[in-house]
Amino acid sequence: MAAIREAGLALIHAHGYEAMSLRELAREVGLTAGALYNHIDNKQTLLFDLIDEHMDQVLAHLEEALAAGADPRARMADFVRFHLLYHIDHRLEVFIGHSELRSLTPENRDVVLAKRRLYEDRVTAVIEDGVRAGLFAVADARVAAYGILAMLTGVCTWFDPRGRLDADAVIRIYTEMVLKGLAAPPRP
Amino acid sequence: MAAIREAGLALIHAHGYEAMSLRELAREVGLTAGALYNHIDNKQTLLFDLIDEHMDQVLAHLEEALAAGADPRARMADFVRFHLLYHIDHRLEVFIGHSELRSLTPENRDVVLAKRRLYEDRVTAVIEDGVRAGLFAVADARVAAYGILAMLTGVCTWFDPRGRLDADAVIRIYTEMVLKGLAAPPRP
Amino acid sequence: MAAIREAGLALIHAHGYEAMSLRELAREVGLTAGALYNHIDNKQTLLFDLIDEHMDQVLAHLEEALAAGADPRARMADFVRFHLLYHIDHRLEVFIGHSELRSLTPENRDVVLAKRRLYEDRVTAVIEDGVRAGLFAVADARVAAYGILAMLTGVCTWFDPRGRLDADAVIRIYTEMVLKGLAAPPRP
Amino acid sequence: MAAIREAGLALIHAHGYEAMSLRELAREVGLTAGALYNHIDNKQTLLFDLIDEHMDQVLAHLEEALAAGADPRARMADFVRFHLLYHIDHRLEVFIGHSELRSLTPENRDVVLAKRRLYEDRVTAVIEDGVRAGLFAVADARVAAYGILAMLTGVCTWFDPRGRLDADAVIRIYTEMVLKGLAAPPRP
DNA sequence: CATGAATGAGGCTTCATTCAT
DNA sequence: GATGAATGAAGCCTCATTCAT
Repeated sequence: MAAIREAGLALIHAHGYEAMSLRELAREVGLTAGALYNHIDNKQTLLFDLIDEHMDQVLAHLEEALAAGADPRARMADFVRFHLLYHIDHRLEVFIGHSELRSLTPENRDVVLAKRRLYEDRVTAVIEDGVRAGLFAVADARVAAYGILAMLTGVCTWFDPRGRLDADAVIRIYTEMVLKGLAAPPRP
Repeated sequence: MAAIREAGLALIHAHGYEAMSLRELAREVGLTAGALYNHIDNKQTLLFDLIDEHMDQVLAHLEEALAAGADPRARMADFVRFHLLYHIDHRLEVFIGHSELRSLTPENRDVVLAKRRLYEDRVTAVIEDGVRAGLFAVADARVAAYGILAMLTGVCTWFDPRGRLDADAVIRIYTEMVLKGLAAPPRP
Repeated sequence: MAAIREAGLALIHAHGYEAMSLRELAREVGLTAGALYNHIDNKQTLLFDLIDEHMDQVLAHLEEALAAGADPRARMADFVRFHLLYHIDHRLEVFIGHSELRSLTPENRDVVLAKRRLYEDRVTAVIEDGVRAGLFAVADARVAAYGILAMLTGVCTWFDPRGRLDADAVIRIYTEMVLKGLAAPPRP
Repeated sequence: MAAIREAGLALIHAHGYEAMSLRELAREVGLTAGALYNHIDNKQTLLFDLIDEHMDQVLAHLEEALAAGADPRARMADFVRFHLLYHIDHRLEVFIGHSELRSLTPENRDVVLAKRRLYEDRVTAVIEDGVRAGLFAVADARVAAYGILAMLTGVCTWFDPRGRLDADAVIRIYTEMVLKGLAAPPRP
């Protein structure tokens, strides 16, 4: 049931996976604790599904976002826009996908980490393209990708759609900072 | 007892605050669960002390690190170096300080968040100094600070002292990326 | 449905009545737990029917087996053969009929115990016939019957049709032991 | 705690292991369900300990009972007396040791079955001694042992110390039946 | 200071059974 | 007849915390 997913996301985000009780979750969706089990396998699988399906979605959308355009700078700008918009829209999933990794069984964690690595690979590849084209200058494309991803994802922590800055403003600020940070020094 | 702090940090990092049992913690330090209460008030206070004392320490060391020098670029470089080294050395505290904020009571959380805001203020101030001096160009100093902090702190997630890059290499990469990202365009 | 009987016998034998879940039973016969209730009244009645119908069958077959012959020794030999063959063929029912008596409601248990007593009575009567005829010598026919029944029924515990001894061999061994055990000392 | 053992034996005998709830057991000994866990590891281990310690005891006492005497007939009579007395005194343990074998984990069951096999071995050896001495005549010593053990152990099912027959009477009846059942035909 | 037993609440999960569809 | 969702009770077990010794 979708309502269980929704409520699960909200509760895990609010209290953490361990601190969320299935009774609480059930109450939230108007069920008995036992009746939950007509819809989920168990608590661990609920968490895994929440995270894993999010990973699948974000990977699929990433492909769309990077599909067009060949200029590395444009593609990086596209990526920053996509990542920020998507992550702002899916703050709960993103937060949980990071903070509750340790609550996954080792096998489930491995599945998720493999998908996250795919995501990082795509960003790293864009940076490497830019370096090959002489547009970017970074000592280590992967470490740069880690830094950029952390910076962008961190927005989920504080962004408030009703705050001082709207999403477009934030995108502008971070796009500029990222592109400047990666840029090769101007050829004399 | 310091041993309790140590073991508490390790266990909370490994399993999370909710998932750590005081019996487990007691066993780790060679005590009975009951005997723990001769050394701690309760589980919540243990968590709060762990985080709060870490905040105090990091703030104190930040002051030292930013004390010298007046050039905003140099001070920002000093900050990047300090933040990375300190956070790499205190990975457990840092992780817990972020991921277990939600396990704190509201009052305790407020105390910690106020101290974190002090930390952010100091970084924001350095950026603003650089902007005023015409050396940095950012649309919003606070948002830039958030981005930089997220990027730097994210290093705790993947840095491995026995990995491909040592701390100095990482510091060099991130310092360059940060300074380039903040830099004002060259005056024509 | 006969399939439910079959599966019920197997599952109760394997896990015990309490440990068998109706969901498990339903799955075994390709039904939903709810659909089971179109075929059974409830779990207790299923158990009772299983045991009670077995008692009726074994009593009916006992009559056949003891119908012919008048010599107490021959009748006892017939009984040993019948009891062993029948119980080897119905190991599940026999095991359940003993071990799950305590899972029956008192009323149901009484019904089963009454039928079991009928069975014991028939065996006791054969022994008494033999004693009257001077062929058997036992201090207490009923206690002897109990002993013989326990001995024979115990075969269900270990008998393996693919084992070292086939059914005929076992029958021969037990028949001899029983007849010798009952026999009156030779008249001088 | 010994009280937990006692109550556990009684409850498992009355309702079966699966049907006994730890709440019930706790109430019986005046504890909360949770407090039980200061004294037992878990439900399965409680069952295993109950059965395993009984096996150890009965094996130890068997050695004593068979220690003296060399005449196989006398030793078999000693064995019958010992087995009946001990099993009448420990009806609960005996019943549980048979009926709840299937509730043990495979590893635990193996431990118990190995000890039971030791017991059977001792009885089988006495029979073989008698056969070698020309006093007993049985086609298969082990199968005879199984039969005798089942017959004797079955007494636990119906023996009532306040019944028509006292223990000595029962011992006399069964001893005679066993010895006659094993006896070699008189030499002409 | 430490122990070990106790409490009372609550954790996840399974169950027999019912019932609208 | 069958399904799938629901109930309400109960299962085993763990927990933070207390306290007499």
